[in-house]
Amino acid sequence: MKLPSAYQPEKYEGDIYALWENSGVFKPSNRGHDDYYSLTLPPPNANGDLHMGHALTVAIEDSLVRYHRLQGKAALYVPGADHAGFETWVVYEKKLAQEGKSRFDYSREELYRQVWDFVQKNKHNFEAQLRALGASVDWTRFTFTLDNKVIGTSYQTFKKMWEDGLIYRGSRIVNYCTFHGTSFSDIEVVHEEEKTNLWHIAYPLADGSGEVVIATTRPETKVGQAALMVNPKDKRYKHLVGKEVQQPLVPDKNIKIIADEYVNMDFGTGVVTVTPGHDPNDYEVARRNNLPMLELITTEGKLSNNVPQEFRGMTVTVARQTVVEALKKKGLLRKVEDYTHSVGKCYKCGTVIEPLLREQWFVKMQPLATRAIEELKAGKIDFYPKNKKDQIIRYLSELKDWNISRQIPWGIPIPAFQNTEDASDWIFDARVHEESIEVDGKSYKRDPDVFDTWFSSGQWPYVTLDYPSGDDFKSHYPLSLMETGFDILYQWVARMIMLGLYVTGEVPFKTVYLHGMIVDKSGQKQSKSKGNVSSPLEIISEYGSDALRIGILNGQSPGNNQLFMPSKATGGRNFANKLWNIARFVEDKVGDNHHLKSTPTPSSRADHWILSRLNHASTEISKAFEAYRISEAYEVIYSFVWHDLADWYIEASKVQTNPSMLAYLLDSTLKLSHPFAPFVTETIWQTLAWEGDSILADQLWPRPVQFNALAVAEFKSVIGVITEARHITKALGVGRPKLYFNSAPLIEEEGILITLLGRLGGALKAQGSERKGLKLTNSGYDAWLDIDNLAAMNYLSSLREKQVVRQETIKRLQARVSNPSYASKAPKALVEQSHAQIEEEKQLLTSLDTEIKKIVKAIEI
RNA sequence: GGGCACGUAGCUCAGUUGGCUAGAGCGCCACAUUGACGUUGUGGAAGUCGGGGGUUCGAAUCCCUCCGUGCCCACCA
Repeated sequence: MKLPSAYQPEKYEGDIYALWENSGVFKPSNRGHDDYYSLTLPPPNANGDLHMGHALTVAIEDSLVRYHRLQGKAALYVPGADHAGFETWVVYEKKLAQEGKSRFDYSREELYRQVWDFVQKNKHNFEAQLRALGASVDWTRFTFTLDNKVIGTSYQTFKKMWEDGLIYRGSRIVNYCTFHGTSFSDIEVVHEEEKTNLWHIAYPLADGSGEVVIATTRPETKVGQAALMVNPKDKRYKHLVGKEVQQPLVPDKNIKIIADEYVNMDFGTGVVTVTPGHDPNDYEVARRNNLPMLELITTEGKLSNNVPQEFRGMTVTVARQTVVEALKKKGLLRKVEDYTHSVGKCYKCGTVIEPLLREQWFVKMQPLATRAIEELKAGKIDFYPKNKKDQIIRYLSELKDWNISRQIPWGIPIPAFQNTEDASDWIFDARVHEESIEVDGKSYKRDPDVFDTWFSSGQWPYVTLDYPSGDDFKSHYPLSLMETGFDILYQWVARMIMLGLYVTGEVPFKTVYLHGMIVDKSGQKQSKSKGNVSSPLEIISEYGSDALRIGILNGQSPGNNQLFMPSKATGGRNFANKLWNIARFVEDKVGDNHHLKSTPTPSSRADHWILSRLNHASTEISKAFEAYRISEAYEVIYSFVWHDLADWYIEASKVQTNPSMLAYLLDSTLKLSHPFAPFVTETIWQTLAWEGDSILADQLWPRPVQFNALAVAEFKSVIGVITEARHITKALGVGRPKLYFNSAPLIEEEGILITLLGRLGGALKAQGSERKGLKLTNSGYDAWLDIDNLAAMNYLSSLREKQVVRQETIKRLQARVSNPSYASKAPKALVEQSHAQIEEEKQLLTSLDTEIKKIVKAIEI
């Protein structure tokens, strides 16, 4: 089969992926290895397109899974898609708005169905993109986060938690986005520094004996306070505790001054208002002191009916100005200071988060977190980079209870029903498709909320493996690896660990690998709004899928952000092309020997040498993969393919061809390269006559082969001679000098090779004893290049530079060796090595000195 | 306020428990080349390893400190 001179990825990639998928090679099967290797793709948003972050994820994960598959392990890579509750809902609600509709125009069921259809329509995009990236996932195991098995397991877990007393329903201050109309967990709130004011407001004492001044950033909430409070230790206010003050803007409603440790005496005036309905700390204070919980701000972000008539219905921003004005008018505004503090905002729309008192479902985190910390400290999970383990432990040890209720229609309905007669009576029931149910003659109404997405995706590792009785769960759990971005370490990884331990009793995965973010030239994260995104598909269509994967893996290290620009893919494209042309050369040489068995049958020195390089590459790649140093693994294969195989062995093959060796080397090289460049390697494999109908993706990693160490050493010498000859001819700018030698059988035997690769006029045995030209001073042979004295003179300076370097090296080494502390403290082997090196350097220096003298003498004549 | 990471050639990055003259790719310069590949080959130039101090026979690597960059957590009204 004749191959075109350049690899054209677009011509083959589609067919190659179809071949893999149809042949079932991505299904796990043990081939000569008892172990398994398993991981799940972090499910991308079913509704969206894949971005460079996904390409990075796939490049890392797929290279690993392909490597382990080639090891013969039962490799399982589970694909999936995320319904991405809130994320998708935001997109859909925008779409509704564009159509002039809103969520209030439809029932919850209707909305759910609409979004479902919407997602189903878009889902094919990312599936096609995942194939384009070459992800070796088993599509028959595809899991969607709204599949019945996911919902079922989520419900079981919720029920178990309910029964174990880990779930409670309570009124708590939650983070509420008034734009999106839902609450968030703490982690979904972003904090931003904002410049505002600190308003000092006077509260007149009820008995007319003076006033108390408080400082606040939120004057709009000063229209309905529960109390004022001071620190019990604060001498300034001790006499006021228990007294009452008038609320400045609320007529006839006096409030008490209480004492609570929570107050910081050094901040502001040392007096604070208590606003239990809108501040988590105040809420706790109010509970301790039996104060009323007043709702001042509604879920729409407007002042409620619990405030004086004139402020009702105002937005927070308007109310703030109005209240300040009113206070000013009343002469109660004492001072306005500039103040900068951070404000919680919705991570999606930037609306300021209102802390509101809401009834929600909470998970008690402390027992779950404690267990997770224990297992982490016991070293049950390896982290790359390893400092992320400490980070996650720190997070877990400060974790607060988790609000899992979301007030949106898109997600897994919470399987809880409330007694219509008794608001405190909640029951678990999975009949969520019913709006109300009857149990024991009592009527119950369904909770309209859905789970936080992370509640279900936190169970991903075992849900996808069909916990508890599925075969995959028995054979592939815990997962070998969880690979994802470090930005969801807390949201996702931490929750998977806690839930995995809680539900299955085991850690859900043995290793966590966290990649950084793809950033642009200025270090900015790629995002649509910044317009700095590269699309994986565009890169693939221009350079090829392998090129994208290599471009993104090269220079990748866990935990660090990385820059990507399209030009990075050129390196990968060139590598693929190099493999392609190596294959063309090999197939040309092997020619019609279709019966050829590709076994290593080394005969020449080059044959033995390349086998030693191949063994070395294979071992080093394995080591790097086992240590999750993927970029390093790529560097090893790159340098083997390019510099050992192509630059030396293939060149040497032009002098002496060994077809069975070439076939064997091509086979092995394709296997070693496959994890990085799956498409081009498989494309080539499919053209190999001697491999029949087999598929590269499920071959086995090459085994170490025998070679002759002496032959290897000799070939290294040949390389040395060739390299030195190149240096000299290059430095002198001379054409193709002849190489003469005396009693150097190696040079004699490899004369043709040396002549060709060293670009020489020939390698000839010297006649008689006369030597002329330049001696090879590096190689240690009695051999010299036939170069006339005039040209040699030009070379003198470069030789003298070498002389100086060599002298300095010797001096430095001698200084080291003669240092008594070095001799006594450094490892013996190292000291011996230094001595040996001095000897070696001295010999080479002598040879160099002689050569210089000779040239000088020749010139003088 | 607390924590983490990073700073190595013009650019992107390696550099494992301290150990030989600090590496790679890209870019740059020069040269070569008629059959695997110009997506090529050969050779070369290029680094105060962010600054300073310390430990050590020996530091890019360990410690201290300062500077710069990025991120995370918490948030006192």
